[in-house]
Amino acid sequence: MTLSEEQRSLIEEFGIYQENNGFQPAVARVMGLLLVSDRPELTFDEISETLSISKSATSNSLNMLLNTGHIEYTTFSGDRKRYFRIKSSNWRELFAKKMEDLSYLNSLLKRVLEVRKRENPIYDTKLNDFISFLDYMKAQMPRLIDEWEKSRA
Amino acid sequence: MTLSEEQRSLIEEFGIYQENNGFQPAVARVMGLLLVSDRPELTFDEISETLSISKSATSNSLNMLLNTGHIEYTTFSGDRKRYFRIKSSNWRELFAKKMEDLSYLNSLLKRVLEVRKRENPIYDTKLNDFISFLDYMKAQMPRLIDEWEKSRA
DNA sequence: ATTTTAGTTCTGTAAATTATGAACTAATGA
DNA sequence: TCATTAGTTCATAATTTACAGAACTAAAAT
Repeated sequence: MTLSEEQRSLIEEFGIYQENNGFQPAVARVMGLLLVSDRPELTFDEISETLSISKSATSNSLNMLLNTGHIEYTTFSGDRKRYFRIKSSNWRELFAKKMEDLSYLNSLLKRVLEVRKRENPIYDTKLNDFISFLDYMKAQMPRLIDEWEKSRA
Repeated sequence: MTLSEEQRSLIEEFGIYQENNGFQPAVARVMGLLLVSDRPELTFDEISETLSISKSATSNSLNMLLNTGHIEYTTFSGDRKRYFRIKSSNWRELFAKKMEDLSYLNSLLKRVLEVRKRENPIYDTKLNDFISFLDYMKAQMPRLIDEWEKSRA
Protein backbone atom coordinates (compact mmCIF):
# COMPACT_ATOMS: atom_id res chain seq x y z
CA MET A 1 0.00 0.00 0.00
CA THR A 2 1.61 3.18 -1.12
CA LEU A 3 -0.14 6.50 -0.69
CA SER A 4 0.43 9.91 -2.20
CA GLU A 5 1.19 12.88 0.01
CA GLU A 6 -2.30 14.16 -0.65
CA GLN A 7 -3.83 10.89 0.44
CA ARG A 8 -1.77 10.90 3.61
CA SER A 9 -2.75 14.40 4.53
CA LEU A 10 -6.39 13.76 3.72
CA ILE A 11 -6.30 10.81 6.12
CA GLU A 12 -4.98 13.12 8.82
CA GLU A 13 -7.49 15.88 8.15
CA PHE A 14 -10.37 13.46 8.02
CA GLY A 15 -8.93 11.77 11.09
CA ILE A 16 -8.92 14.96 13.09
CA TYR A 17 -12.44 15.73 11.94
CA GLN A 18 -13.59 12.35 13.15
CA GLU A 19 -11.69 12.67 16.42
CA ASN A 20 -13.79 15.75 17.04
CA ASN A 21 -16.79 13.58 16.40
CA GLY A 22 -15.75 11.32 19.23
CA PHE A 23 -13.76 8.63 17.44
CA GLN A 24 -10.42 7.53 18.83
CA PRO A 25 -7.43 8.60 16.77
CA ALA A 26 -6.55 5.19 15.39
CA VAL A 27 -10.15 4.39 14.54
CA ALA A 28 -10.48 7.69 12.72
CA ARG A 29 -7.30 6.99 10.69
CA VAL A 30 -8.56 3.57 9.66
CA MET A 31 -11.75 5.13 8.36
CA GLY A 32 -9.71 7.73 6.55
CA LEU A 33 -7.48 5.14 4.93
CA LEU A 34 -10.38 3.04 3.71
CA LEU A 35 -11.94 6.20 2.34
CA VAL A 36 -8.99 7.55 0.38
CA SER A 37 -7.12 4.45 -0.72
CA ASP A 38 -7.15 3.61 -4.41
CA ARG A 39 -8.23 0.09 -3.67
CA PRO A 40 -11.55 0.11 -1.81
CA GLU A 41 -10.83 -3.08 0.13
CA LEU A 42 -7.84 -3.55 2.36
CA THR A 43 -6.59 -6.32 4.60
CA PHE A 44 -5.76 -6.20 8.28
CA ASP A 45 -2.04 -6.15 7.60
CA GLU A 46 -2.23 -3.53 4.90
CA ILE A 47 -4.10 -1.26 7.28
CA SER A 48 -1.76 -1.94 10.16
CA GLU A 49 1.38 -1.41 8.10
CA THR A 50 0.22 1.56 6.05
CA LEU A 51 -0.86 3.48 9.12
CA SER A 52 1.96 2.19 11.33
CA ILE A 53 -0.35 1.14 14.09
CA SER A 54 0.06 -2.00 16.13
CA LYS A 55 -1.89 -5.16 15.47
CA SER A 56 -3.86 -4.70 18.67
CA ALA A 57 -4.83 -1.14 17.79
CA THR A 58 -5.79 -2.32 14.32
CA SER A 59 -7.86 -5.17 15.71
CA ASN A 60 -9.58 -2.87 18.15
CA SER A 61 -10.27 -0.24 15.50
CA LEU A 62 -11.66 -2.67 12.96
CA ASN A 63 -13.92 -4.33 15.49
CA MET A 64 -15.15 -0.98 16.69
CA LEU A 65 -15.98 0.09 13.15
CA LEU A 66 -17.63 -3.24 12.40
CA ASN A 67 -19.77 -2.98 15.53
CA THR A 68 -20.88 0.56 14.77
CA GLY A 69 -21.73 -0.40 11.22
CA HIS A 70 -19.19 1.91 9.60
CA ILE A 71 -17.33 -0.83 7.75
CA GLU A 72 -17.87 -4.37 6.55
CA TYR A 73 -15.70 -7.04 4.94
CA THR A 74 -15.71 -9.63 2.20
CA THR A 75 -13.76 -12.81 1.89
CA PHE A 76 -12.58 -14.83 -1.09
CA SER A 77 -12.48 -18.60 -1.13
CA GLY A 78 -9.01 -19.99 -0.70
CA ASP A 79 -7.93 -16.79 1.03
CA ARG A 80 -8.08 -16.56 4.77
CA LYS A 81 -7.82 -12.78 4.89
CA ARG A 82 -10.74 -10.47 5.34
CA TYR A 83 -11.04 -7.50 3.03
CA PHE A 84 -12.38 -4.47 4.85
CA ARG A 85 -14.22 -1.64 3.19
CA ILE A 86 -16.31 1.37 4.10
CA LYS A 87 -20.01 0.58 4.26
CA SER A 88 -20.80 3.49 2.03
CA SER A 89 -24.40 2.50 1.58
CA ASN A 90 -25.21 3.59 5.07
CA TRP A 91 -24.84 7.35 5.12
CA ARG A 92 -28.60 7.58 5.37
CA GLU A 93 -28.56 5.52 8.54
CA LEU A 94 -25.79 7.66 9.97
CA PHE A 95 -27.72 10.77 9.08
CA ALA A 96 -30.78 9.29 10.72
CA LYS A 97 -28.74 8.69 13.86
CA LYS A 98 -27.75 12.37 13.91
CA MET A 99 -31.41 13.25 13.71
CA GLU A 100 -32.18 10.89 16.57
CA ASP A 101 -29.54 12.72 18.52
CA LEU A 102 -31.30 16.03 17.91
CA SER A 103 -34.55 14.41 18.98
CA TYR A 104 -33.00 13.43 22.26
CA LEU A 105 -31.73 16.95 22.80
CA ASN A 106 -35.20 18.19 22.09
CA SER A 107 -36.74 15.89 24.66
CA LEU A 108 -34.25 17.19 27.23
CA LEU A 109 -35.14 20.78 26.39
CA LYS A 110 -38.84 20.06 26.78
CA ARG A 111 -38.15 18.66 30.23
CA VAL A 112 -36.15 21.78 31.03
CA LEU A 113 -39.17 23.94 30.31
CA GLU A 114 -41.33 21.79 32.55
CA VAL A 115 -38.93 21.73 35.41
CA ARG A 116 -37.60 25.22 35.79
CA LYS A 117 -39.80 27.88 37.34
CA ARG A 118 -38.83 31.15 35.79
CA GLU A 119 -40.47 34.22 37.25
CA ASN A 120 -40.59 35.85 33.87
CA PRO A 121 -41.92 33.62 31.09
CA ILE A 122 -40.19 35.81 28.51
CA TYR A 123 -37.12 33.73 29.20
CA ASP A 124 -38.94 30.71 27.86
CA THR A 125 -39.83 32.00 24.44
CA LYS A 126 -36.41 31.59 22.83
CA LEU A 127 -36.12 28.07 24.13
CA ASN A 128 -39.61 27.35 22.86
CA ASP A 129 -38.56 28.66 19.47
CA PHE A 130 -35.63 26.29 19.32
CA ILE A 131 -37.76 23.34 20.41
CA SER A 132 -40.31 24.22 17.79
CA PHE A 133 -37.63 24.51 15.13
CA LEU A 134 -36.17 21.12 16.00
CA ASP A 135 -39.62 19.58 15.83
CA TYR A 136 -40.17 21.21 12.46
CA MET A 137 -36.81 20.00 11.13
CA LYS A 138 -37.53 16.48 12.18
CA ALA A 139 -40.94 16.54 10.58
CA GLN A 140 -39.68 18.01 7.32
CA MET A 141 -36.65 15.77 6.91
CA PRO A 142 -38.41 12.95 5.02
CA ARG A 143 -39.86 15.44 2.57
CA LEU A 144 -36.46 17.06 2.11
CA ILE A 145 -34.82 13.74 1.31
CA ASP A 146 -37.65 12.98 -1.04
CA GLU A 147 -37.23 16.25 -2.89
CA TRP A 148 -33.51 15.72 -3.16
CA GLU A 149 -34.05 12.35 -4.73
CA LYS A 150 -36.49 13.77 -7.23
CA SER A 151 -34.19 16.69 -8.02
CA ARG A 152 -31.52 14.34 -9.33
CA ALA A 153 -33.64 11.72 -11.02
CA MET B 1 -29.12 28.09 44.99
CA THR B 2 -31.25 25.13 45.78
CA LEU B 3 -32.29 22.69 43.08
CA SER B 4 -34.92 20.01 42.88
CA GLU B 5 -33.95 16.42 42.23
CA GLU B 6 -35.34 16.75 38.73
CA GLN B 7 -33.22 19.79 38.08
CA ARG B 8 -30.12 18.01 39.32
CA SER B 9 -30.69 14.99 37.15
CA LEU B 10 -31.49 17.12 34.13
CA ILE B 11 -28.17 18.88 34.63
CA GLU B 12 -26.44 15.50 34.58
CA GLU B 13 -28.30 14.20 31.56
CA PHE B 14 -27.75 17.39 29.63
CA GLY B 15 -24.16 17.34 30.85
CA ILE B 16 -23.52 13.88 29.48
CA TYR B 17 -25.15 14.87 26.22
CA GLN B 18 -22.83 17.83 25.92
CA GLU B 19 -19.80 15.77 26.93
CA ASN B 20 -20.58 13.63 23.91
CA ASN B 21 -20.55 16.81 21.92
CA GLY B 22 -16.99 17.45 22.99
CA PHE B 23 -17.45 19.68 26.02
CA GLN B 24 -15.52 18.99 29.19
CA PRO B 25 -17.61 17.68 32.06
CA ALA B 26 -17.48 20.81 34.19
CA VAL B 27 -18.26 23.06 31.23
CA ALA B 28 -21.23 20.88 30.31
CA ARG B 29 -22.56 21.05 33.90
CA VAL B 30 -22.31 24.83 33.97
CA MET B 31 -24.38 25.04 30.78
CA GLY B 32 -26.85 22.63 32.30
CA LEU B 33 -27.17 24.63 35.48
CA LEU B 34 -27.74 27.90 33.66
CA LEU B 35 -30.35 26.15 31.54
CA VAL B 36 -32.40 24.55 34.29
CA SER B 37 -32.08 26.96 37.20
CA ASP B 38 -35.15 28.92 38.20
CA ARG B 39 -33.22 32.15 38.10
CA PRO B 40 -31.79 32.69 34.60
CA GLU B 41 -28.74 34.60 35.83
CA LEU B 42 -26.25 33.21 38.31
CA THR B 43 -23.04 34.47 39.82
CA PHE B 44 -19.63 32.85 39.77
CA ASP B 45 -19.94 31.71 43.37
CA GLU B 46 -23.45 30.37 42.96
CA ILE B 47 -22.29 28.26 40.06
CA SER B 48 -19.18 27.07 41.83
CA GLU B 49 -21.02 26.18 45.03
CA THR B 50 -24.12 24.66 43.49
CA LEU B 51 -22.11 22.35 41.27
CA SER B 52 -19.36 21.78 43.85
CA ILE B 53 -16.61 22.61 41.41
CA SER B 54 -13.48 24.54 42.29
CA LYS B 55 -13.03 28.20 41.52
CA SER B 56 -10.45 27.36 38.88
CA ALA B 57 -12.73 24.93 37.11
CA THR B 58 -15.54 27.47 37.33
CA SER B 59 -13.36 30.22 35.95
CA ASN B 60 -12.14 28.01 33.14
CA SER B 61 -15.64 26.84 32.29
CA LEU B 62 -17.17 30.30 32.25
CA ASN B 63 -14.39 31.72 30.10
CA MET B 64 -14.67 28.82 27.69
CA LEU B 65 -18.41 29.34 27.36
CA LEU B 66 -17.98 33.10 26.98
CA ASN B 67 -15.38 32.60 24.24
CA THR B 68 -17.52 30.16 22.32
CA GLY B 69 -20.51 32.45 22.57
CA HIS B 70 -22.65 30.09 24.58
CA ILE B 71 -23.14 32.42 27.54
CA GLU B 72 -22.94 36.11 28.32
CA TYR B 73 -23.20 38.22 31.46
CA THR B 74 -24.75 41.38 32.80
CA THR B 75 -23.68 43.57 35.61
CA PHE B 76 -25.54 45.92 37.92
CA SER B 77 -24.16 49.23 39.13
CA GLY B 78 -22.91 49.07 42.66
CA ASP B 79 -22.44 45.32 42.37
CA ARG B 80 -19.09 43.92 41.36
CA LYS B 81 -20.39 40.48 40.51
CA ARG B 82 -21.11 39.32 37.00
CA TYR B 83 -24.39 37.59 36.34
CA PHE B 84 -23.99 34.82 33.81
CA ARG B 85 -26.77 33.53 31.62
CA ILE B 86 -27.26 31.35 28.59
CA LYS B 87 -27.12 33.33 25.36
CA SER B 88 -30.37 31.81 24.24
CA SER B 89 -30.75 34.16 21.34
CA ASN B 90 -28.04 32.36 19.47
CA TRP B 91 -29.35 28.92 18.68
CA ARG B 92 -29.49 30.01 15.06
CA GLU B 93 -25.79 30.78 15.12
CA LEU B 94 -25.02 27.47 16.79
CA PHE B 95 -27.13 25.71 14.22
CA ALA B 96 -25.30 27.58 11.49
CA LYS B 97 -22.01 26.38 12.97
CA LYS B 98 -23.23 22.79 12.76
CA MET B 99 -24.00 23.39 9.11
CA GLU B 100 -20.52 24.84 8.59
CA ASP B 101 -19.18 21.68 10.09
CA LEU B 102 -21.06 19.61 7.53
CA SER B 103 -19.72 21.90 4.84
CA TYR B 104 -16.21 21.16 5.93
CA LEU B 105 -16.88 17.44 5.87
CA ASN B 106 -18.26 17.87 2.39
CA SER B 107 -15.16 19.67 1.20
CA LEU B 108 -13.06 16.81 2.55
CA LEU B 109 -15.19 14.25 0.74
CA LYS B 110 -14.88 16.18 -2.52
CA ARG B 111 -11.11 16.11 -2.14
CA VAL B 112 -11.32 12.36 -1.48
CA LEU B 113 -13.00 11.86 -4.83
CA GLU B 114 -10.34 13.87 -6.58
CA VAL B 115 -7.45 12.15 -4.93
CA ARG B 116 -8.25 8.47 -4.93
CA LYS B 117 -7.96 6.54 -8.16
CA ARG B 118 -10.49 3.77 -8.05
CA GLU B 119 -10.36 1.25 -10.84
CA ASN B 120 -14.07 0.87 -10.79
CA PRO B 121 -15.98 4.20 -10.68
CA ILE B 122 -19.02 2.40 -9.28
CA TYR B 123 -17.38 2.83 -5.91
CA ASP B 124 -17.71 6.58 -6.32
CA THR B 125 -21.43 6.81 -6.83
CA LYS B 126 -22.47 6.35 -3.20
CA LEU B 127 -19.99 8.94 -2.09
CA ASN B 128 -21.21 11.27 -4.79
CA ASP B 129 -24.73 10.74 -3.54
CA PHE B 130 -23.77 11.75 -0.05
CA ILE B 131 -21.89 14.79 -1.28
CA SER B 132 -24.85 15.80 -3.37
CA PHE B 133 -27.20 15.34 -0.43
CA LEU B 134 -25.06 17.51 1.82
CA ASP B 135 -24.94 20.21 -0.83
CA TYR B 136 -28.70 20.02 -1.19
CA MET B 137 -29.25 20.23 2.56
CA LYS B 138 -27.06 23.25 2.85
CA ALA B 139 -28.81 24.97 -0.02
CA GLN B 140 -32.28 24.25 1.33
CA MET B 141 -31.63 25.23 4.92
CA PRO B 142 -32.48 28.93 4.55
CA ARG B 143 -35.75 28.04 2.86
CA LEU B 144 -36.55 25.57 5.60
CA ILE B 145 -35.96 28.14 8.31
CA ASP B 146 -38.07 30.57 6.35
CA GLU B 147 -40.94 28.15 6.06
CA TRP B 148 -40.73 27.34 9.71
CA GLU B 149 -41.01 31.02 10.58
CA LYS B 150 -44.03 31.44 8.35
CA SER B 151 -45.65 28.31 9.72
CA ARG B 152 -45.82 29.79 13.20
CA ALA B 153 -46.62 33.39 12.39
C1' DA C 1 -4.14 52.30 53.90
C1' DT C 2 -5.65 47.84 54.19
C1' DT C 3 -9.12 44.56 53.72
C1' DT C 4 -12.45 42.32 51.06
C1' DT C 5 -14.30 40.83 46.82
C1' DA C 6 -14.32 38.57 42.46
C1' DG C 7 -12.19 36.30 40.10
C1' DT C 8 -7.44 34.35 37.42
C1' DT C 9 -3.36 31.70 36.91
C1' DC C 10 -0.11 28.19 38.09
C1' DT C 11 1.39 23.75 39.70
C1' DG C 12 0.59 19.16 40.74
C1' DT C 13 -1.88 15.06 40.17
C1' DA C 14 -5.67 11.55 39.74
C1' DA C 15 -8.12 9.44 36.38
C1' DA C 16 -9.21 8.22 31.90
C1' DT C 17 -7.87 7.26 27.29
C1' DT C 18 -5.22 5.24 23.84
C1' DA C 19 -1.82 2.58 22.12
C1' DT C 20 2.06 -0.93 22.36
C1' DG C 21 4.17 -5.53 22.44
C1' DA C 22 4.08 -10.07 23.75
C1' DA C 23 1.67 -14.10 24.45
C1' DC C 24 -2.01 -16.54 22.88
C1' DT C 25 -5.63 -19.07 19.71
C1' DA C 26 -7.82 -21.26 16.01
C1' DA C 27 -7.71 -22.42 11.42
C1' DT C 28 -5.05 -23.52 7.26
C1' DG C 29 -1.25 -25.28 4.59
C1' DA C 30 2.99 -27.92 3.71
C1' DT D 1 2.66 -33.26 12.37
C1' DC D 2 4.56 -28.95 12.42
C1' DA D 3 4.75 -24.31 10.73
C1' DT D 4 2.39 -20.33 9.23
C1' DT D 5 -1.26 -17.13 8.92
C1' DA D 6 -4.70 -14.02 10.64
C1' DG D 7 -5.98 -12.21 13.88
C1' DT D 8 -7.34 -11.59 19.48
C1' DT D 9 -6.42 -10.73 24.23
C1' DC D 10 -3.92 -9.13 28.12
C1' DA D 11 -0.81 -6.45 30.86
C1' DT D 12 1.15 -2.38 30.89
C1' DA D 13 3.22 2.01 29.24
C1' DA D 14 2.51 6.63 27.51
C1' DT D 15 -0.26 10.44 26.84
C1' DT D 16 -3.97 13.38 27.56
C1' DT D 17 -7.65 15.42 30.18
C1' DA D 18 -9.72 17.51 33.71
C1' DC D 19 -9.73 19.17 38.04
C1' DA D 20 -8.28 20.79 42.82
C1' DG D 21 -5.88 23.85 45.74
C1' DA D 22 -3.02 27.54 46.64
C1' DA D 23 -1.03 31.67 45.42
C1' DC D 24 -1.90 35.63 43.07
C1' DT D 25 -4.08 40.24 41.09
C1' DA D 26 -6.80 44.27 40.37
C1' DA D 27 -10.49 46.89 41.68
C1' DA D 28 -13.61 48.37 45.19
C1' DA D 29 -15.07 49.03 49.92
C1' DT D 30 -14.07 50.38 54.55
